[in-house]
Amino acid sequence: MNNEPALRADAKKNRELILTAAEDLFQEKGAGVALEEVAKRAGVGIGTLYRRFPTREALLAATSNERFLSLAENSRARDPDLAPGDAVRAYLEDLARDMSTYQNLATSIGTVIQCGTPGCNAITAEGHRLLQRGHEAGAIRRDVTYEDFIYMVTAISIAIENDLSPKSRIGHLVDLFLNGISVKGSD
Amino acid sequence: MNNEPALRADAKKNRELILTAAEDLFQEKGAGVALEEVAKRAGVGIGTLYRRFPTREALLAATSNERFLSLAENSRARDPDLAPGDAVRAYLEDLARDMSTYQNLATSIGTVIQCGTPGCNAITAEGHRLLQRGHEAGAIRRDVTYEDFIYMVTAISIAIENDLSPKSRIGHLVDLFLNGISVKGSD
DNA sequence: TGTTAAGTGGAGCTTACCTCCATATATTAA
DNA sequence: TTAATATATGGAGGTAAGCTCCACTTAACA
Repeated sequence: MNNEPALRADAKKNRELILTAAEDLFQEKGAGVALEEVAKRAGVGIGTLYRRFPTREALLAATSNERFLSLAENSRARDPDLAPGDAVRAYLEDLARDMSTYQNLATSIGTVIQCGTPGCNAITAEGHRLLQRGHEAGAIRRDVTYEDFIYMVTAISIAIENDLSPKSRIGHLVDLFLNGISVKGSD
Repeated sequence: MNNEPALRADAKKNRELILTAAEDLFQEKGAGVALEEVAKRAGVGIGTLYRRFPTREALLAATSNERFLSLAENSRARDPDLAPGDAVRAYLEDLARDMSTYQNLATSIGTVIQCGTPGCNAITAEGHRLLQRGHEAGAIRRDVTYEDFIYMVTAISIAIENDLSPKSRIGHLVDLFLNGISVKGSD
C-alpha cells in the first residue's frame, strides 16, 4: 500500500514545516500563492519543496488530508440517522464548504481529489458509497454519476470564490442541484 | 452609447488582424495562449495588442462577439415555439456548448460575459428575459437567479474541459440542473 | 567512524505578463 | 501641398513565477 521508503529525520521535519507554511499561506493568500513564498516561510529551499511535493495539487491535497479524513468520517458517522438523499445533501454541503477554505481552489478540485492521499481516497470512497446507497434506495437518479457530484461542488466553490454568492448560499446551491431549478410537476 | 472616438485606419486594420490571430490561436491552443504569440501571429507589437485589448477577457469577449449575438438571436427566434422551461434548457445548452469552443475558457466566463460588448450584453439580457419568463410562468423556482445560470454553465464547461465528461453529455448536465439529481417525488 | 544513500538550497534558465516611450503615421486644417 | 498634431506603433526591459539541476551536506547504518 505504501511503497515510499521512509523519510529521513530531517526530511520528515522539513515536510512538516512546508505543510504548516503552506496551510497558513493558502489561508492568507489563496491556493495560488507563489510556491517560493511557501518555501521561504517554511525556511527551506525551493528545491526541497518540489522534491517533496512535485505539483501544487500534491501540496494542496496534503494540506487537506486531515480535513478530508474527518469529512469522510463524519459522513459515515451520521449516515444511519439520515435518509439517503439527505446524506448526499450533507456530504455535498460539507465538501463545498470545505472547498471554500482557500480562495482559488475551486477549479483544481477535480485534480486535487485524485491525488491518492488517504484523505482524498476516503472522501472519494464515501461519495461513491452514498451515491450507490442513493441509487439503491431509489432516491438518486440512476444516470447521476460521482463526477456529477464533483461538478456541483466545483460550481458552488467557483460561485463562492467569485463572490457571486455569499458562503451562506451553499445550502441554496446544493438544493438546486438536488431538486433542480424547475418547479416540481411543472413539466 | 458608443463613446469611443473612431479608430484611425491603421489601428482598425491591426485590430482586425489581432482578432483573426486570436480566434485561430484560441482554437488551436486554448484561451490561455500567450498573448505575445497572438501579437506575433497578427504581425503587430505586443504593445499594440494591449492598447486595443487591455485584458485577455476583453480579447476573448471580442472574439466571441458574433457568436454571442447569434446565440441570443436564435434564442429569441425559437422562443414562441417553446415552453418557458424548455427555452431555458435550450439557452443553457447553447451557452455551455459555445463555452467549449476554446479550451480553458470556463473559469473566465463570469468575467468575460460582463465585458460590455454587444454580444455579451445581448446574451445577458436574453438570459434575464428567459429567467423572468420562467418565473412568471411558474416554471422556474423563484429563488433561482441569473447567477445560478452562470455557475451552471461554468461547471459544465469545466467538466468538459477536464474531460471528466464528454461534450455529448452537455444535455445530461443541463438536465440535472433543470430537474435535480433526486428522483422526483422521493422526498 | 567511514561509507553512502538521501536530502538540501538556491543559482539560473524559462516563460509570460504588462508598461513605457522614442519613433512613425494618419488626419486635418491652412 | 504642407505643417501641425493627435493617434498609433513596437519592442526593450522590468517583474514575477515556475521548475530543474547539481555541488554540497548530513543522517543512517554497519
